[in-house]
Amino acid sequence: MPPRSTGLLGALDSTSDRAVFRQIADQLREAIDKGRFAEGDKLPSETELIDHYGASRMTVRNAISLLQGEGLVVSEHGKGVFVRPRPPVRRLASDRFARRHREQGKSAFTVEAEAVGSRPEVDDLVVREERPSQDIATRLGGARKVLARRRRYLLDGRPVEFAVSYLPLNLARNTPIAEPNPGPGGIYARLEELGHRLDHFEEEIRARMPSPEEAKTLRLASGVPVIHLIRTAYDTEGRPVEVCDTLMAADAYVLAYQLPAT
Amino acid sequence: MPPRSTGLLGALDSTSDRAVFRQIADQLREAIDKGRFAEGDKLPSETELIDHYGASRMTVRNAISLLQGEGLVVSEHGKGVFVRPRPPVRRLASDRFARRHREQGKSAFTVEAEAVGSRPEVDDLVVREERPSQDIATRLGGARKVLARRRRYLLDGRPVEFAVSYLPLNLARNTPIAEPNPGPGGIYARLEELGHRLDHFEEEIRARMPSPEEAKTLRLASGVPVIHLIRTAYDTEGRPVEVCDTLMAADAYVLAYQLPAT
DNA sequence: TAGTGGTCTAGACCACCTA
DNA sequence: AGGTGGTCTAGACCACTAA
Repeated sequence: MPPRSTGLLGALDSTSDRAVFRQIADQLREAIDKGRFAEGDKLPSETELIDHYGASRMTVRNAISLLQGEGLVVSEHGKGVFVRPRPPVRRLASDRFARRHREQGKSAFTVEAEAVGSRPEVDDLVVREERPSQDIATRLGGARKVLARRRRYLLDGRPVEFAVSYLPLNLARNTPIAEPNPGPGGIYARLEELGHRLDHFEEEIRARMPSPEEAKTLRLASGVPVIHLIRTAYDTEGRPVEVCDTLMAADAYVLAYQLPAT
Repeated sequence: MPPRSTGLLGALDSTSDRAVFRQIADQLREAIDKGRFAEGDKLPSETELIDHYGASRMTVRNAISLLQGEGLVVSEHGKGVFVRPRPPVRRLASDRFARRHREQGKSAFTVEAEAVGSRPEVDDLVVREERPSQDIATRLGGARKVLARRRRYLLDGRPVEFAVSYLPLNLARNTPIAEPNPGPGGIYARLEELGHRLDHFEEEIRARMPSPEEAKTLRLASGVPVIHLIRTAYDTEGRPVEVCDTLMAADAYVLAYQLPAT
């Protein structure tokens, strides 16, 4: 008879005081780490694991749930549990806001995606006037009303980033910035045309687990954190002219920065 | 009779097709978000939730496990389930490697911790020669052997960061860099004294869930991701002189960077 | 239709903490 | 000793997917 997929797994150590579901998770994790199950492979079904280990269904499910929390596997109802495929990663370079990149026609996201052969999309574009949260208001130097631009970025149909840009209303109202499509080079190009020459950006980075709502927006598998990035753009007079609040699927990004030694 | 802690919770919607354990989790989450349970507060016990909702124990535990995965609560055996306290956050500023900060006596970590009234500790200091991984070797320009400095940083007894520095062996051997305590200003100060004037650093940032081993080293609650930071230091001749591979408890850090607009 | 994971019940025994 | 969460069993019915 052909080897079943549980042939790749060992036996439990009944003398160990490590919980059975942890031992099962350990064995599956090791098999994944060593490549005996590759990315996208199906793990043995719950029934097979129950037979192999002689454990109850809840114990087996507990083990799998542990691996889900670690981001190692994803389950698909009616199909099985699979080793989580690693999506292509988008690298944000430290010079990504250099002026020369704005002087092309397309947006940075589009250019970059096409360079690596991915299909870029932007949806959920909502532009409207709002009263900012306390935090955003402070970052914008005390703005009372702001223009908020919300959008979601997708690569090959997969959402990877959700971003909201806030600009002081007195600066953005009745300009191309308030249009759904602000034109070539994006809002930073428009800001400069309006006389707000950009000097530098400050970024703050945090990582955490998503709320259920955020997980839904980014279609995140369980066990995938988000990177929360808040960027403030300053003009040459030191005034903040934009705050961008961004939530990124952590498994889709690497952020790169350069730091001076002086 | 006095209000029990479940008095803060509503009833289930039996007409909803949302799973019972999700509804229970939703109610607890909302109560936490709205501050009806504050940081560090104890949630109703499993028994109380079972009585309140008329659900079975597994259903209630399933709900709590959902909240654990979101990083909202932590359970303590024999005590209860608590709203996860937010630890003080360590902010890494964009000028943290400026030369002027090295010219003091103490390490950056120590100075910074004492400034915010925390007690800094460094343990697990292991310094030894190693053969680098392919990735580290590449980053160091093809080094065959390296000096590896491992250490764990703690604030008020809580581990927050685990870091390994790699330096080309031919550069670090028989220097203070190979000592457990490299002296005031740390290894960057020593590198400069040895004639390797530092020019800039490059950092790469990722976020993900920790492996069980990493979670143990950093004593992470479930639902807390890690920030994985890889820094390469370059001297004025453009040569990489150090790679530092760092794992940080994501709930203990905010990283700040400055980006040029030009 | 058969196999998969998703939800739920009703119990049991254990380990840990506080008192 | 009593309350808390941790582990485990043995079932049940359901929803989704594929052949």
